[in-house]
Amino acid sequence: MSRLVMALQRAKRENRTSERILDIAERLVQTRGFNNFSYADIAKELGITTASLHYHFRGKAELGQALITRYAERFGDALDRIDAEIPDPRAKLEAYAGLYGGVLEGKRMCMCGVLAAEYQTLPGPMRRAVIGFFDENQRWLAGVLKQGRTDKTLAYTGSPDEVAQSILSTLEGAMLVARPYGDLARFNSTADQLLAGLTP
Amino acid sequence: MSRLVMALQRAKRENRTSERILDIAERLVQTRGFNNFSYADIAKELGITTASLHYHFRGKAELGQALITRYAERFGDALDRIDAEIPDPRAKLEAYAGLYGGVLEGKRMCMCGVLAAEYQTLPGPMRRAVIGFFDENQRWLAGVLKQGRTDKTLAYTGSPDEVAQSILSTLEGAMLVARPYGDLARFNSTADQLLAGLTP
DNA sequence: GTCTATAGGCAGATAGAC
DNA sequence: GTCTATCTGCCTATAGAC
Repeated sequence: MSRLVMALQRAKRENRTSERILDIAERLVQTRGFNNFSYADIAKELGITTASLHYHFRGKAELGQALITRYAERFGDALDRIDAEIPDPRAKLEAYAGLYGGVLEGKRMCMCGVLAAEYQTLPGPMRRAVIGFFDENQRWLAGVLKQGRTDKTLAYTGSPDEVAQSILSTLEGAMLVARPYGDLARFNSTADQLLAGLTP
Repeated sequence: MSRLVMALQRAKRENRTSERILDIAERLVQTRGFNNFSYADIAKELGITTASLHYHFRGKAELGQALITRYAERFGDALDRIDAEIPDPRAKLEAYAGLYGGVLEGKRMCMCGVLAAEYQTLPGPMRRAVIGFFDENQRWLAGVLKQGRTDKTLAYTGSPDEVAQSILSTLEGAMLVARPYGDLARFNSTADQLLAGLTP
């Protein structure tokens, strides 16, 4: 076996472990918050030691950054798929709300929503990544809203940016409040009312 | 000085310290989250030791309960004042949103909104208190919405309870998202749109 | 990549003196 | 009511062997 193949396999193996770490940490952040889980929690679930975790991520701050980066990438991919598959602006917004509803199952909520609640305790790079996630969401929503106003499939007063901020805030809040009740219907009700308010 | 007077003074002095502890802890919860501050933080700011804090509150869980109880009482008092001073349903909702906006200054957000984000890490009594706060808010909002529908000053589709849930969720989310941006205008914009959607 | 061993710090909490 | 002293446990992180 060539040196190259072995190097690739090693990279793949390492990558798989890194991804598993991120998977576990992601769930822990979304259910408990960034400051309310430890390397020990991840290590135990993964069956390795905390020392090994430091090989993959120098420290918890770096892990946190990687978490948001991957989360934002995946979310961006999901938005790209919506753009590719759904032409109608209203249906796009329904699909967008559906993304959030899906997260709420498993007692999770939006990772960046959780991080926003403990924003003041986060290291600088994580703060900027959270803001970046919100900005990207609002940019996408504003685009959909502009399209809807142009083709008259959506109606709203005020600027697309303001309404985009409002949609994001409402869905984040709906997740935040619905989760303690363990009630997905509560989230869906608020999402439905939000979309109904955009009917021409 | 009589024994009774001395006892009252002692109670008052203790009460004052307890209240100061609650004041500091309240600010810390609202800015950092319940799990992201310590007895040492409070003790340092108050100029006493952590051991003394345990005299006033047996443990952090009891402190947390007391925090929510006092917060909910004060919020209930504010709602009573709105009821007493403002007859118009729409103006009541504006005042209600104003309560939230006021909290956002000082980089705080609604205490129970923060606690909802770390809900799964809270002891049982605190969880129930958070739910109780939300329920009380929704009950009050539903009452205002019913009144508004009756006297035709507010218009909405769906049940008052559903719309009440939606209003609460939207305002909580607006605080959550606006705070990282340090932008009160962002909150006000969403609140304004929310109320505009209830115009007959 | 993963381990053992360990450092150094901070957490919540308690006993007992004053 | 507040203190000193102390405990136990958990946390992040590192050094160095395999």
